[in-house]
Amino acid sequence: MLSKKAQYAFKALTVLTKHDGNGPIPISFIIKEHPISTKFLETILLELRRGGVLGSKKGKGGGYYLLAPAKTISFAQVIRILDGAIAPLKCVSLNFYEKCDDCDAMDCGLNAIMCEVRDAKLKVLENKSLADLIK
Amino acid sequence: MLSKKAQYAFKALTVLTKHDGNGPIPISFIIKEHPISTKFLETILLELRRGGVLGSKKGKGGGYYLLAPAKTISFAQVIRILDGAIAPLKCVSLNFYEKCDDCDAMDCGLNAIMCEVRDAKLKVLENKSLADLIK
DNA sequence: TTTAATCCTATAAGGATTATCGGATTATGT
DNA sequence: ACATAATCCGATAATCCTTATAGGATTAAA
Repeated sequence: MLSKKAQYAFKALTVLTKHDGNGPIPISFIIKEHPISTKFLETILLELRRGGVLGSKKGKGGGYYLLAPAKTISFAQVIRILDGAIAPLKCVSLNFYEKCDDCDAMDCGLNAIMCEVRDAKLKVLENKSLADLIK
Repeated sequence: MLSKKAQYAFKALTVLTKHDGNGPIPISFIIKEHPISTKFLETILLELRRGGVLGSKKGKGGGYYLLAPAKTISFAQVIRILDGAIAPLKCVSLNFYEKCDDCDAMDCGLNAIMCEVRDAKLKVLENKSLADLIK
């Protein structure tokens, strides 16, 4: 399940995508369209900035904007920033790999199947972009 | 991500599948192969029984056993019992549907894409069974 | 009657998620 | 210079979920 953070992120990104090219958009504007806690959204947008998806401009007239064309920002990228691994197990994660305690102790039948799940998810999430949000 | 409960469940189910047909298998036997907290595994197996996947026999010589052929018990079924929805959002869940606060307020671009993710996951999870665990 | 097992409910413990707070910093316009 | 409007940042509270444990009650076989 997507976390609230990821869900709010997609709402905010929908707004930013809609107004892409119109310069920085402040949080106050996003909140008008989607009534979310301002402070919470602030931390989310900060994560997206640190994750390389958003740029920001401080001070009066400032706000957030997409750092790249909407078409090139995938759902996978956004979800990884806010929720971490897309794979259903750390031991089959491409970006957040961690060995599990007993993966080598037994040859784990789960592993192979969860790889398939991971790939099925990625096939969708890597090929959908923010541009698909406003169709 | 699969919960620990689901992961433990699959380990236990691997054992039960391996010994399918040999009568009830007690928790103590499963623990020998996978060192998990006995009491925790107990609650997990109980959920699987209530979920219709396992049968049980009480008393001495008792234990748990698959209620149906391993081939017919899907991963999707097991995951739903222990972790709930497979869909990434409640509003696109087939078995755990819940309307989200603003789904109708705005026409949510997320919805359609998450349906695709759901279907991609289900295509794998509905078609893999416990029998695939011991290959 | 002993023993070995499941069954059941409650609840503790821990961790993650969600949300808030109070400022610090930066830039704009007057 | 100053007021204003915005992001930036770290800490922490509040809430909820997951994980795990406890203590018995029940059942059945030997």
